[in-house]
Amino acid sequence: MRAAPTILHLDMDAFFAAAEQASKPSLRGKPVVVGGLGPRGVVATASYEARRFGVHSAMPMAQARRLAPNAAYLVPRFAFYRAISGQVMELLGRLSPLVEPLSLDEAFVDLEAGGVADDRESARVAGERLRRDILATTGLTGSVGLAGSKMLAKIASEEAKPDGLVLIEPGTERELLGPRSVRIIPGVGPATGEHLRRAGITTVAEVVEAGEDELVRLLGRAHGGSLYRMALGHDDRPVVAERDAKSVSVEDTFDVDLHDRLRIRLEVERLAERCVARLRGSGHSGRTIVLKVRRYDFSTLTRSETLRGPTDDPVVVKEAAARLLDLVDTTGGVRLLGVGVSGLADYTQEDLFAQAEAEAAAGAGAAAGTGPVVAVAGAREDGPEEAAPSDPVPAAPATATETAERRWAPGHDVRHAVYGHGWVQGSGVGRVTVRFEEPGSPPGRVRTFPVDEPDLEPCDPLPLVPGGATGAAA
DNA sequence: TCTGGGGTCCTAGGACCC
DNA sequence: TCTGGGGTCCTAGGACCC
Repeated sequence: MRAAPTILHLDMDAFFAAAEQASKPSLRGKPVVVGGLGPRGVVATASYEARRFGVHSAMPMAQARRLAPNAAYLVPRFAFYRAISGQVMELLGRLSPLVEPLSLDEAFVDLEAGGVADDRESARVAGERLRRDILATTGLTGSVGLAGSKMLAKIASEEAKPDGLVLIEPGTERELLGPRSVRIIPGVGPATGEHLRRAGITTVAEVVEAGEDELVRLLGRAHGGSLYRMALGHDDRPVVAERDAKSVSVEDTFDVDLHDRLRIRLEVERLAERCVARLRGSGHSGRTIVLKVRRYDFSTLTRSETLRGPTDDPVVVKEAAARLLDLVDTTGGVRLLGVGVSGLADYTQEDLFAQAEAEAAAGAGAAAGTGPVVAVAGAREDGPEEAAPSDPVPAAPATATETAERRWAPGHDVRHAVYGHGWVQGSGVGRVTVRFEEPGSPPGRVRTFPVDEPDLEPCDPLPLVPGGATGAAA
């Protein structure tokens, strides 16, 4: 807990939804919901207009549609959000070398370490200037919290939402937190909150009254101790710029439960391949393979196996995942499968890639690694990971029309030779509907085309601000 | 038409070792 | 020949966060 409020927490407002509204003039001021559009989708972000209908993050999409039937429903475009996030993080980097991103839309910044603030006034000036710069650069608003610790800065930015700045003066935290619900303390979720409530503790002040021994008794050594310290406003965690990844995983929820054991095995293999592609992409190998299975009744189990040494060989990971699957009873059906790798070691992949290429070219077919233990298995499946479909492919083969329709994902940008830039509002029964507008234009008109319209093609998002560089995508 | 996907951290028991 | 005790690794599960 430092004496000046020089820890900054930035949280972009309704980030995914706001980015879509900035990109699509006709959606501004309207309820927008971004999330999975399949039968089992959930809400990733709801615009503030949609929140007024009661829609919020993690809500099943079906429920959101009942609450806000007239909202615009869009799939997330992560490449687009990543590009905007990069611009924001770049602005944060100008304030300090100590920037700790928590997600695409959130980060801590140590202003003191950056030399841009050492007291209340200079911190406020830096925070307000940051908000202006973010708006000018990205066209989006973010909320800023300033305090003497990470926890309080995060609570402050939450208070500041939307489009605001809140500074918590060091020394005032006890009176500020005391009357509030324990749930405002990061790390206290539904389960802990309920646990504490049953023990008669609902406010932060009551946490303090209960005392450390009682909290440790209720919640365990680590959790109880840290909650007690947080409630007192004690939080000395530093802002840490680079944190090493500890695991890599991929998972898919299927539109309908899987029953066929062969199909389940096939999906596990595909997940293993995708997982390894990501693992290699991040320059890692790993020792522990984890299989995750969510059954028809939502019960979830994991099975893991630790190898003698790290691997990034898709064959090795696939075989381990298959062995783990053999340990799991899947009768009744499976709604989700996942494959992960933990126990990461960073080794440089160039050598391995080069070696694998050479072996493939020579037809040797054995993909031995340079790691401590990498099994020498059968030929590596060739070809890089195909651009992983976001939804599991249905069992039935797609018709030509379905394939054409898949090109036109709702919300994605397109360009028409005659009508210019627009975005897909919907597609089906052989047609695609496009609204022609772009970030700087007034709300645009809608036109409908056959899905095989020759003058229409997918394209990258345009910058949200004139002269901006948001366009990078895919 | 109930409940995504990608992570982190903690706990607890058993194995194993000294 | 009366059950020590601590440390580390592995596995499984759970809470939490965005």
